[in-house]
Amino acid sequence: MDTQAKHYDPSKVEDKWYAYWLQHKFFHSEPDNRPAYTIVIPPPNVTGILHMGHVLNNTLNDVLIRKARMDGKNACWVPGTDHASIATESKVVAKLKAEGISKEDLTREEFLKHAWEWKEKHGGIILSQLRKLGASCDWDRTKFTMDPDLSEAVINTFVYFYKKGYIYKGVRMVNWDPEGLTAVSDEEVIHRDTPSKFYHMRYFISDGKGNATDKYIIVATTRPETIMADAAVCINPADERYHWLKGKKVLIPLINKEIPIIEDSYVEMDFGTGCLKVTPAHDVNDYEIGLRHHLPVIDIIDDHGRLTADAQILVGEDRFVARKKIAKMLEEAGNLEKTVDYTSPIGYSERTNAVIEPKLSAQWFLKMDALAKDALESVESGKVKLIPDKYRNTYKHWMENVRDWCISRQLWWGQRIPAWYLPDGSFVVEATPEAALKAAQAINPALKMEDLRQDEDVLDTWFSSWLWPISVFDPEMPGHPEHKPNADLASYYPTNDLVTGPDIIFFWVARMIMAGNEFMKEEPFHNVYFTGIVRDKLGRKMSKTLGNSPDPLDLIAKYGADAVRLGMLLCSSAGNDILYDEAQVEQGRNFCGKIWNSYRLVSGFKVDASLQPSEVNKVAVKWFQNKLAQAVETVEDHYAKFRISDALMTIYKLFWDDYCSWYLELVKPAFGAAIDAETYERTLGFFEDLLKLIHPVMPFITEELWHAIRPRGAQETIMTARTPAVQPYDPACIDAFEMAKETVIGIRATRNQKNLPPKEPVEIRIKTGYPEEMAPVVAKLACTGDIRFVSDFGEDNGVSFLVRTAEVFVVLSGLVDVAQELAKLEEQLQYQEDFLARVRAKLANENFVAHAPEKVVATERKKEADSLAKIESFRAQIKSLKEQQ
RNA sequence: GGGCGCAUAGCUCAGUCGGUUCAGAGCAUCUGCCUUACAAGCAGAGGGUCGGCGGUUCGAAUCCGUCUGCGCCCACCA
Repeated sequence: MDTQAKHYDPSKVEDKWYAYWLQHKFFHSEPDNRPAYTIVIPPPNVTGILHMGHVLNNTLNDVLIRKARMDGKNACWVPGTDHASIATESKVVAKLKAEGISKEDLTREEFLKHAWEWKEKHGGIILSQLRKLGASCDWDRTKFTMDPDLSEAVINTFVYFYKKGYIYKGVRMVNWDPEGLTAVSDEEVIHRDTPSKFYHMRYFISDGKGNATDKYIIVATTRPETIMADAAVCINPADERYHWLKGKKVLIPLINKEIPIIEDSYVEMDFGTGCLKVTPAHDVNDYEIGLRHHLPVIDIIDDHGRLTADAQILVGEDRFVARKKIAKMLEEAGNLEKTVDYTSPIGYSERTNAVIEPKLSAQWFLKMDALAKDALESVESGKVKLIPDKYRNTYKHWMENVRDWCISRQLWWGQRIPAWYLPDGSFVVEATPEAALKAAQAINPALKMEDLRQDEDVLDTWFSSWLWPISVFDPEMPGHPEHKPNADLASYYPTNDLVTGPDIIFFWVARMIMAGNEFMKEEPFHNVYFTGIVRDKLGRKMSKTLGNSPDPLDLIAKYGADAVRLGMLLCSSAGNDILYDEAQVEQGRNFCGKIWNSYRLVSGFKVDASLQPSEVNKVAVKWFQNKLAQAVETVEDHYAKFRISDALMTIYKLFWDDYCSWYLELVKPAFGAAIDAETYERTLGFFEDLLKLIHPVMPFITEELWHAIRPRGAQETIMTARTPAVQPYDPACIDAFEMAKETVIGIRATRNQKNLPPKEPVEIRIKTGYPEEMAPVVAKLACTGDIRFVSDFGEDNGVSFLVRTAEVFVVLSGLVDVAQELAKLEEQLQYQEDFLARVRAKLANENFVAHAPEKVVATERKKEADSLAKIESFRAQIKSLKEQQ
């Protein structure tokens, strides 16, 4: 863009450089002899669109991958999308419904055709959005969890675990989603405290012939619509209140069905009425009790959550409608004692938000014990580091209490379970129909293909995602009998870092570790960096209904991707929620403006090759070189500890404060004057180093200016320029400059207080203990006249201040308000005397001197000495001022 | 119900081994400046009983206990 423009315009820069990077395949990686640095993207839903959470996650990923690339690593960031079975399928169902097509009217093949069309149309939008953000993914490696080869990996994995004896089919209580019409795993159920009612119902005692006596017991439930499925009423055998009930039978209200009284210690005597209605078909615990007492299972709720004919009454009604109606019926029948408001935890489907119905059904499960044990060890041993490590506890707890994974889903969008049923009801598990037929014929040679019926269910999406760090490199998967070595896998596995949200620590992170251990005998990554949830500035979750979630693409259009990236990172520390505020993106934009303008200044310098560097330039260059080295060291340390926002802030301040406010102001030639060639060259070099430090965070503006500041070849990019190396530096030099800064600030503050124009030269006298080589710095930046190092300030009017222990005196031609100066000095003296008293008290404490490390004691003695010097200085000043009065 | 974590300036957060003049940063605020890179800027300034209480220690923002207020995860008391 036009280098004279006062304001940086990202829209003229960002697309241009992204196209350049793509054109030259700078993001592409092939195995070579450099050490690899690998990240696999947490695959977003294929039909998803970019939200602020993606922006945070992918910015962090991109910072890490760009940093690694500039560190000389063979950086490979594999992008891709997830088929998200239930979410995508429900979107497709909704879309078809809007077109008047019902899923039930379609065959599996017809439905999948619609689904794939939808995927082709909407899939991958999010990946193109990531390009706008600057994500340096290796797009040539883009994968989709339902790509044919990745699906094959999933099927092979199923067969592998089945043959290993880890996968079994069983009838179990599962979490049924009546809207998604599928079972979901325990992890996909969200429990929320939900207000409901506790219905206290009268169950009359039967006379033994199915007639009600006038005696009754009270049973409390939150689900009166399930009473028709009751198989018993249960009491605690130790509950003396109900001993008279033993051996009796009661009648279910409304339908007058006789059910037995049973005893089980599961029942809590002090909860509810102490009488529990046992409904084996519709409650997990009741099912267990039913098993123990051989109770019949009466299923009265269908897949859609409606009452079935077995309910006898309210047939076809939705469970919640039925609940209201039955309450009324109970009341009218005289069976309702009372209703009490009650809040209880209710399970909801993560995807559809439907209330989960515990339902007995045949599902496929993966045994987790052995896998979880190894995966726990991976984290406990530190082979996988969780950042922040507070998640270790959460992880451990889950791994130690894990239950078998329900991996079947009653959906069509996904990998179909490779189990084939024989006419006799038995089944074989094989990767292909051909293999299945062969296996079936081994049982019964007469069988033909058309005799086999494949299982209707598909696999849980996470059953494909957990292979992601392996399958993106080698879909054939180690563990497969004919597996051949694969160069990509050998080179890129294990990946290095994983950046993801803590909400999928069990869904995804833990299971990837399991798959890695199982198939690779090695964990899939070394570090897992957990981001927080992006919230609005009021701390609310971002949601469509609240309308508090900005569209990242709008933000990028308004402020530029660099600004958005910096804005996100500014407020992100690992594991903490992000309170997003557009002001942070503005700060990012402002930083772009600062960088841009500093470039305009530097590029506009007139250079005179005949000039020798001035003293001030020499000091400035020497100082900034040290300062830069120190900052590089700090930044590297922050990155190594995944303190990304700290690294960023270090760089931000290095550029804005140290380079712009101090360094450039020092070497900036006077109006119309030129800069010497040597200093100019160093200034450009520093600028380049700074651009390189900033690049991982703000890739676009840094590429633009890196090209602008020096001539570059047609193939060159800052992307592969080397990060400034860690160099030794001289802390004494930095410290001396700090004193100069304090002096300059002191003089400027004095001007402010005394209403002196900023550029009117003032004379400065400084007493001993000062780095005299800094005089030119002070002179230039504080616009002083003569600076003299003296032992006595003499008789001039003026005011003084302390820099450490060195007294700096500003000569003022006008009148000084002696009383005001005295008051100021008295106050400082008082503070210093108090301070000294505290230090001395400490030093007088024998315990302190005896116990504290020598270094700490020495520091206290230094404090004492410094304080004494200051006190002496204040006293002398006060004395001198009093003499003037 | 069980477990984990958090509480520091108006806001968002650092504070690494208990010890450096340690009480910090960024943003916001206030004051003065349209100074020839940048007003999306420059220069300067103010602002905190480190949630409360108790303990350990020569020494506590930091360790322990407890209380209060938040947050997260797990969970089958109907």
